[in-house]
Amino acid sequence: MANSPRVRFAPSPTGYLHVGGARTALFNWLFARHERGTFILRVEDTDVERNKPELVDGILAGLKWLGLNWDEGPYFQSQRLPLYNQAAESLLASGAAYLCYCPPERYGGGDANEAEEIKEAEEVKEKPGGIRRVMRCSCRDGRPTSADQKPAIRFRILLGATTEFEDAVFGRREIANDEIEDFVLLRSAKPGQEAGLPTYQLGAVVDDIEMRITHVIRGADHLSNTPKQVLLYRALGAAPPVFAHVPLILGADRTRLSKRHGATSVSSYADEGFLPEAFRNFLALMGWSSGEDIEFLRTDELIGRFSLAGVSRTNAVFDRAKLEWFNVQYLQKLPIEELLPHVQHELERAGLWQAEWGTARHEWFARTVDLLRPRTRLLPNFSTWGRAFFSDVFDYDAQAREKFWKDERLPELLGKLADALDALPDWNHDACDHALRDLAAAAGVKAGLLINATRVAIVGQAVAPPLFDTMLALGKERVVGRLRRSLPALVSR
RNA sequence: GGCCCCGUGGUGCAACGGUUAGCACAUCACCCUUUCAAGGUGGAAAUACGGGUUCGAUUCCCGUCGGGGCUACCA
Repeated sequence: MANSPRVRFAPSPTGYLHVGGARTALFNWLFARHERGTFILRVEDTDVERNKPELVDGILAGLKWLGLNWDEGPYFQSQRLPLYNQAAESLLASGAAYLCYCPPERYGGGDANEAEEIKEAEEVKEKPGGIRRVMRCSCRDGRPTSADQKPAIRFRILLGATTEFEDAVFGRREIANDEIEDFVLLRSAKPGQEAGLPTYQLGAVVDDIEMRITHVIRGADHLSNTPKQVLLYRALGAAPPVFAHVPLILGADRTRLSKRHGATSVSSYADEGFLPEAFRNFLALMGWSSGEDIEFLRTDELIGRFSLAGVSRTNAVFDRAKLEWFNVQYLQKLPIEELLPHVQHELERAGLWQAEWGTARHEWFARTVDLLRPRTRLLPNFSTWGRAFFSDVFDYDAQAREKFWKDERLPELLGKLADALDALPDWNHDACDHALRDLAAAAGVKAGLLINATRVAIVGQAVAPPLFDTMLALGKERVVGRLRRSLPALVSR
């Protein structure tokens, strides 16, 4: 186990779990499961101002719904502060870092745009033909201007050198140190604070070292940060892990996915009634491919095939239509017993669930779900248009009435059909079939007229499984009763 | 603006110097059919552009264009 890979997913509670984060988590999880390694969850909550602790539960719930179980954690960086302080101290001691007394406002006080303006206004370094940037703190190893001023700790970038690292997806990377700013490690302490809080760079690297992370699999938006972290690893006397940056997921307009693009949170897809495994399958294929033509891959198959070598370098556009296709496939192809718990959950949610369907009438329940599922796209379909299969309380769909209850002979015909069905000695598919067709023939109407009208009468919908299968699922009593009950409504139109 | 990354049909991927450029979603047509799906068959649809290198470029190099990322005491 000494060489067993250790990976982590490190969300920060500044928002909900979105599809991009979920995909990153999935890749880490697939990698860990494939390699029989360890998947660690770490919450990066060092930005007290933007943090929303209540979001943590939502993120964990999203991961659980997706089935991405973690082996260690969740760890919270906010509870590991001494670690980062110690690391900062040791970097200070070794000269790899220095105290910076520049007032934070000088850099814009946390706002990128404002910072940009200040950089343009206040010359610190001018690039050839470029704009002015604050690359180094002008007070390197400076002194406080007043007694109570607290310093930030910055990393000292060695100019003139080149930093390189190997990325499992993007290959060899090299960057001139002159392009890297003296980034902050520890923020300056606020009044009343003993020490400052770590920034992302410090927190991530210290924890990745301490947690013995072997592979850092994360979004490509971190590619540009990686040289800083490589430098940090070395300054802390640790060997950098393998980095694997995965391409980003974009909206249909090819810009970064945001609320503007509609549903982007994992929980919204859970709420809509997607199956977690379908979602996993879909997500796995965004930025990764097994190289084969088949796309319907159950989770154990994904685990068996996953490798970093299959990860793409191109950003991908989120395509909801394809997600739905996967969901339909899973609704259709899953062994029925695997689907049942999801349908049960949906019926419970809709207040339609009856305990006996899990016990004495389990077989009926399984058969009925099996009958309905070819026509479902999302779980709620079972309780919306499939409602009449699970409840005697349902409405006649307006469009269905409009379309199939036009003929004025219908009240009489359906009344007769009810009688004929009621008189049937045996209740089976063919008996119902014959009863209906005989009646149609005797009345001189097409069987389709009765079939369509009856469907509306017994399930309230124009869309339903084949009629005689539906009759069997409902049972004689319900079918005859519903037929007779529909007569007034039929007449009234 | 600077630095970096990416660029195969509308979308997700395959082809990692030699294929009639493959698969899937979406789309169109047809088949199946009592509704609606699912399913089946077939069609339309791509190597961003311009230069090289090579016997031969989707593939390698350069430029242009397009998109993305980073450029915070955010992560």
